[in-house]
Amino acid sequence: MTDAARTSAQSATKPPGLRERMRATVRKEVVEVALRLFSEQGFDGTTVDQIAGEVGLSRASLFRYFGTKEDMVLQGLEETGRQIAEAFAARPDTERPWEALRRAFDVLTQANEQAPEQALSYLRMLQETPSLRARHFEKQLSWQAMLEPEIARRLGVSADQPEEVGPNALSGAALACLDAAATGWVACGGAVPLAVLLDRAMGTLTE
Amino acid sequence: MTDAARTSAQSATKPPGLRERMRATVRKEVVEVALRLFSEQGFDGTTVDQIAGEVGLSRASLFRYFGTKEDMVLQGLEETGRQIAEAFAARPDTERPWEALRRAFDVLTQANEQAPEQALSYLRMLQETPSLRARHFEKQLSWQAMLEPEIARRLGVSADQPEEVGPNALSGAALACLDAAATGWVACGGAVPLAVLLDRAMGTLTE
DNA sequence: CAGGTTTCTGATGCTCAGTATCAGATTGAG
DNA sequence: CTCAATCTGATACTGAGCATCAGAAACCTG
Repeated sequence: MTDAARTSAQSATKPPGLRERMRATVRKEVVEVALRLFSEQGFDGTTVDQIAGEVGLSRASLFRYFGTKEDMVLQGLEETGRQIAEAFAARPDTERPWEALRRAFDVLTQANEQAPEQALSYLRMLQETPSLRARHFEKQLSWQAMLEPEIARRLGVSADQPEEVGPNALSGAALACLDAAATGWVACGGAVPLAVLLDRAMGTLTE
Repeated sequence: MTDAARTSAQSATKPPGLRERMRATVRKEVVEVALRLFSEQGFDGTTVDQIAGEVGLSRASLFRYFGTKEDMVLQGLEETGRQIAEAFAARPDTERPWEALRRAFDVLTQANEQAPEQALSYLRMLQETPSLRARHFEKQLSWQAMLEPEIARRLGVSADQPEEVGPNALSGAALACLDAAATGWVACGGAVPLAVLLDRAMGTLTE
């Protein structure tokens, strides 16, 4: 089993950084296996040993790829956060911050509407598993940190000044709206498009 | 040690519901001990056994009072949430929801400005300890649940309808502002009053 | 391509949070 | 006083996460 996984991973690599390539491949496979097992048995009903065994890795090694069990599912959000921050910074300066944030979130709405079933079950798991929900909020904090510099710039205030709470408040509020939209989207089984719910959520704050 | 704690707790009770009175007393003492130990050694640096030993309880019994280690510090927030929801519902209907929420939060600002040092160190611990921060967000979710019915009423929409994201968005955004204010308050060491920071934070959203 | 260095791996053992079980003690009600 | 319900400590278990170690693989360099 270990050998099988090893060989299949090796066969897929050839030219540039070898070590790094392996790592990326293994990471991806771990995420796949983890997502499958979690959807089959639930997050808490799946042990790290199970994932490690199925991937063909030892438990200890697995923890060298992902610091926590939750990270196996949530680490992708780090990249998503970067994409949102990038899209946000790319919006024209003529837009008000709130509007620009709304548009930046289309990175998410478009991705989710592209594979709704998958996105729905993923979000459902995120909302129904306490430990995942908790870590998810942590990730959102890192999203805030990524958004705040640009918000501060648009607001004309200096970032990293304690009493300037504007950027923090704005990013937090926007993400709260995003969460509200996502929650509603899951609750209605995707019947109403996520983008519409997000419009309503963020619209409520500026009505 | 066990006897000492037991007797001191018993001596303070006499007439009505005895069993329940004991329970409340023990709970309070656990919170006191936990807060002290956490501030001395940090949250992660303190084991549940330590707390149990100091209070004069077995580990198993301690977990019958508090389901998790975090709850020993955070369960008080449940009561705080109720007070905020109550204050919110008591605001006149003439106020816009956002304004009423701001006023309801004065329950917190006043309590915190009354014992700033204590509040500061408590918030600091909450923000610096990952596991506590995570659970803290969970508590905020329960705050949202407490606020949403009244928000829905003021907004004239029916609660518990999936596609009505307004109340969820509004409560989440308000709490995000509260968090932003609290973060800023801690960051500047309480130099700027919490109420002022909260005004700025929530004002940014309606400017 | 042969050397040494760095990095990764599996194995092992540990800490600690949280759960389950059980027998004995305490409380409260009839 | 007695019986039922509750609370307790003791014990043992699961599972996540950390630390350590020796061996193997991949990288650099001459």
